[in-house]
Amino acid sequence: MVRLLAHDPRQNQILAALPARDYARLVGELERVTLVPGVLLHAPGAPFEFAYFPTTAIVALILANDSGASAELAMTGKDGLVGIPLVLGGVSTRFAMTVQSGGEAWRLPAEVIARERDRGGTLQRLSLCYAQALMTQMAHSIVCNRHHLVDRQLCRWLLSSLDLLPGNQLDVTQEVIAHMLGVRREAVTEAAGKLQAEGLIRYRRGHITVNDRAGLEARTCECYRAVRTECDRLFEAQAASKCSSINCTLDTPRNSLIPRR
Amino acid sequence: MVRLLAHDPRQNQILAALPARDYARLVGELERVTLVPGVLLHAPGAPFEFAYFPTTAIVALILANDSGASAELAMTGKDGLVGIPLVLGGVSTRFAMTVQSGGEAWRLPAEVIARERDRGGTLQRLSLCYAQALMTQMAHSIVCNRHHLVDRQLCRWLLSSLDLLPGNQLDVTQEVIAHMLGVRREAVTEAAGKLQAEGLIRYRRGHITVNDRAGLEARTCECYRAVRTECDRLFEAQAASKCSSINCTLDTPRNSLIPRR
DNA sequence: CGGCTTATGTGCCCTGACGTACAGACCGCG
DNA sequence: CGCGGTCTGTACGTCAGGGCACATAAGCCG
Repeated sequence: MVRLLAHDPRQNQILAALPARDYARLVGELERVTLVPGVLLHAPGAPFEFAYFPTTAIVALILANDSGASAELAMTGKDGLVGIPLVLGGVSTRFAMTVQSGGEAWRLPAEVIARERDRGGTLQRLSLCYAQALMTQMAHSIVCNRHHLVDRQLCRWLLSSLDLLPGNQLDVTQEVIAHMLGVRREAVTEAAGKLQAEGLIRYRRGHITVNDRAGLEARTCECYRAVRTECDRLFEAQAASKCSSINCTLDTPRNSLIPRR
Repeated sequence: MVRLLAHDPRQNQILAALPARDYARLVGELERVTLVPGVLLHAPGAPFEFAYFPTTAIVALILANDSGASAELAMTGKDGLVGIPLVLGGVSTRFAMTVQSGGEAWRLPAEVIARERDRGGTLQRLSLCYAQALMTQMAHSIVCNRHHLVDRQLCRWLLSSLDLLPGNQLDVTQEVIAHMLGVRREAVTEAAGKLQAEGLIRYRRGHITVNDRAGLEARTCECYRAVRTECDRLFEAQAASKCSSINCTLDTPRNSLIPRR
């Protein structure tokens, strides 16, 4: 019973939100994997063989174009799943998925995702909802990239990461952060230096401790809060309408009206 | 059969790709609307009452945050539909939708979209595919915003718009373009000035004529081509697998292993 | 401890874009 | 045909961030 807690698929929000019935059908097919930091989980253009449901790991979605320019699009942790193209039916994307923060995840074979999609069950519904959450993240990144200063963006990145991790620490070099934000490493050094001088964080060779989360939240650009609020809304709206909307199965009531806000 | 050409819903790619059977079911519920340039088609946060399928109009998806910073996320024309949250089940978004280029569109009530979604038919499948196309557009906007010069981005914007329009003209002021790109109006003036000096376009008070499309394509950043290619791939993959679920094609390009940093 | 690798800190110049201010040009309308 | 609002062009100074070069420091390992 102790070990159940240790590595429970239901530490992932989506798996946790599944009705017992659906979960029971899937649990036997879930496979646990350990994600090592820095590893390329999925190469751009390759078809997905698995969808990953992180519990303690964080996976970064990155787009790099032909001339080497790149940026992080979004990050997925215990709040979602990696492999949205499977859910949307596009099979693959040009996005790369790399492990930003090492940890555990559970995965399902592509065929299972396809099966559940055709079945139109709760997993599909929740996954589509997360697809919209991803779009929200990406949308704010566009605005943020365009208008906000690097140190603000760094705050946002730190907070977003922290939300997906247990403690108040993250293990990541400035080099990596720079790569994610799409800026020079020196720019991160400078920004992190300011935050450190203000006593918000402490930086030690690939190891960040957040001392003052509230302070960070005060210093971040509004994008952080905006994304957070909207994603919470999306997820709660879904959780609320548990047994309506999509159902091709026989066993659920059919009175689906669209919930107005 | 003559009138089909004048205002045919099937000028929209998604409606056109529907099997006769599905289309027949929907055609009676399609309502034609004229979209006036500059109009706010959908306010941020409001629930969608309709999904729009443009034929000659272009709709811009825009995100504006609380402090007024904003940027265009993507544009939708005859290639897609406006109202993806209906398809994903999120009901609403914080994105604003404004008419970037006036023209015609057909719309379906939200209830119909919900019905088709629950039915899990072709409309839903194509719409999800377009959702992924949108994500692709947005992803490239992130990288593009971060790394590319304004005049390149302008080329991309012009080309993308042109792809959704019949001729080689667009009616839009520099002010509007600036708003879309999230830059100063003067920056657009400068960039457009360069393009005009190079003989690629001609600008006349809210009227742009593209004289040398190939020249523009040579001058744009790679994002244009990348988005185009990927979206074509997505749509064709869908059209190909008309009546099956996912089929992971084996001929996916495998040539690129690990992206260089 | 000493030497090596990797991570972080600093400085300098350069450029693209911003903020602001204003001048000119175009077009519709009375 | 001239007026007035709108759209476009130009010209400053300012500054965040890029490119580059290199100095320091922290951990690793023998």
